[in-house]
Amino acid sequence: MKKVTIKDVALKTGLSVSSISRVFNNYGDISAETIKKVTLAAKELGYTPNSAAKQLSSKKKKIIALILNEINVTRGVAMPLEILGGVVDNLDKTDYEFVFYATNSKKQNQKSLRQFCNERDITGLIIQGLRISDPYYQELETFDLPTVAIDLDIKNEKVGTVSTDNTKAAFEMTQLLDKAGYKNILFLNGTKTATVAQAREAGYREAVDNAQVYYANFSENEACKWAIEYAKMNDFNKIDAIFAASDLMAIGVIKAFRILDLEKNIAVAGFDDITLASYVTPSLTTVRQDMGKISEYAVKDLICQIEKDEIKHRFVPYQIIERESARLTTDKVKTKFEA
Amino acid sequence: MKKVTIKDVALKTGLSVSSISRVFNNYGDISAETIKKVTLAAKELGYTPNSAAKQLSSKKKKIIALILNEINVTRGVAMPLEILGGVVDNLDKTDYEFVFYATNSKKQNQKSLRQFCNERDITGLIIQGLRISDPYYQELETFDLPTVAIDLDIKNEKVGTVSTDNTKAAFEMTQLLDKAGYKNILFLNGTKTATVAQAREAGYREAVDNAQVYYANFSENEACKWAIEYAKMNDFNKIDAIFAASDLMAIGVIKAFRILDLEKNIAVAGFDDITLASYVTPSLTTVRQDMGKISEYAVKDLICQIEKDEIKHRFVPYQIIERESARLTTDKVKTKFEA
DNA sequence: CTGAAAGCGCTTACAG
DNA sequence: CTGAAAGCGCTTACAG
Repeated sequence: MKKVTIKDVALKTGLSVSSISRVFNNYGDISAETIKKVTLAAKELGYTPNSAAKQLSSKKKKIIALILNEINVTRGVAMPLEILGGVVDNLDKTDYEFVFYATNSKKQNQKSLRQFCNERDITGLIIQGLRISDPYYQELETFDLPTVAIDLDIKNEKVGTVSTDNTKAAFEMTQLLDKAGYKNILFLNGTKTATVAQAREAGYREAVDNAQVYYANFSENEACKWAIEYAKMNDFNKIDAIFAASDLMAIGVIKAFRILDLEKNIAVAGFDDITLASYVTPSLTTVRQDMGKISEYAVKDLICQIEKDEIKHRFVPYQIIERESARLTTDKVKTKFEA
Repeated sequence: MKKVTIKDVALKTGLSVSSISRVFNNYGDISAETIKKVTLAAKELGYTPNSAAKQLSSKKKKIIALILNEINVTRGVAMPLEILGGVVDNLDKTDYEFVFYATNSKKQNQKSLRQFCNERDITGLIIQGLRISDPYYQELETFDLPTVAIDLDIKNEKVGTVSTDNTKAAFEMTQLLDKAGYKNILFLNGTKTATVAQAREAGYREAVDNAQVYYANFSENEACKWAIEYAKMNDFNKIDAIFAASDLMAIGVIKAFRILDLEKNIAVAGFDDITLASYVTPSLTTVRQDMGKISEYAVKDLICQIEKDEIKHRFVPYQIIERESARLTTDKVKTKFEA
């Protein structure tokens, strides 16, 4: 099958290339008859405008890139997929083209954000999964293309942000645990270089007097090991609850507690509400992030930024979900809390 | 920041545009000195070749598209993400460009595969998630661009395929259940329109004398409902084991069994080994698909098809994993469902 | 080893 | 309402 171009349609209809282009771009100033003729001919020939040519010749490009960092690190965490699906769905409703780009620290060192955008004629971008230590994170601080960063706290007025209010959510969860009677709450954080980790820790610290914070790299395995090590050096009986900065780490802690036979004594809460959270035993009390809304606003805010130059910093509602691993009310009556 | 083009590099170096192009494409026939000059100037200017222009002007294009169908239907199933990550990683090692495209039945009706490939100058494509009822499935039967289909059985000599040997795996699992003493095995399938469902059912049927097959649309919920309904009309005591065509359905059945208080009586096996499989209680006996290898071969075979015109139909090794939900040997003393 | 020029498939002022 | 022509940023024969 040979490639069919705008010329073929022009030839077939006896019109000029310009006219064909005009009907395909809905330029208004065309007779109904030519529209019909062109549409028909294009259909018969199976013509589709070539996007590379379009990009190259057009002044006003409309291409939005979604950049996801470290997409395949953790089995069981489908968050990148939810964002991908959400962004695609929301972009489908607009006339922007979609470009996906998966990166990692190695690729970041080889090609800068600016280079990528230049190479692909990117109009604006949505970016997620960056850690503070990533080259792209630094680059974003002086970046000047419309950008919305998910779960990131960029000190650049030109970069919009969308995320859960991690600090508030963590604060609230800590308070609820406290109110439920868990007085001595330990916080198991991920890494110091993740924006969300810092925000969650801040919320926890606000809510307690004597903060106890440890790190387990957002890893189930490391969380499990941490708990076992901790048990050797300290008395877990002094701890009433462990609030982990991610569900995966919460699951790791529960696994350790099963080994240590501490399961019934200490409450555990997580963060994210990944799919696993509701399937494990005990099911996880956690903070649910609304990835659907996050993707939706990422797209909306980015387009708003591109078209109206308005930059937004948005928090998307979260939900605190009480399950078996930690009680959130004194009176054992299960209630859902919304924010 | 203004866009820097090949012209700027030419100007800065005093060379012609052609020469710049040559060093960027490693054309050999260039003096070491110009290479150095160009490389330096490009770096200083922050030049990156524009890929749209490159595509448009170049004869030999190298763009591989990954098309994923219905990416965001089932929460908890990260398979599309694993494929995406795998394909990206493997493509990164080559000099092919990567294009991602998420589709669904609605979009398939709006834009044909051929149109998409024409629009984007696609050299070859990897496609996954299609059901037999999908427009693209039909289109693939007469498609003539290099293509590798994952988990699909296309009756087109020009389309390569990569998948688990679903029939053999299902056959083997059924046999292992039988050998372990589960004589009366029921098969709970997904949909009749999924290639993998047909293959798995075939394997099951080969292994049993009196096939009993039901469908639950690959849905956890429907599987749960099915089991409850089945219990009303039939005697579950006659069934020794249920082999579900997906882990999610297996989990649904187990949920129903918990409600029906049948948990200890009937073994359950799944297929896929999704993350949940090892976390639920009882953990799931299942067939593990090697998505890493599947993605790897999809890329390899596609490139082989593009460059050497060799079409492959490949089965990737699977692994049968025994966990708590079903015993797979008679001798091993292991009670069902022990923690 | 290097340059001038045509061309890839479109869009978009500019005329008419 | 329509066409001729320049141009987007590259690549690639063709000369030299």
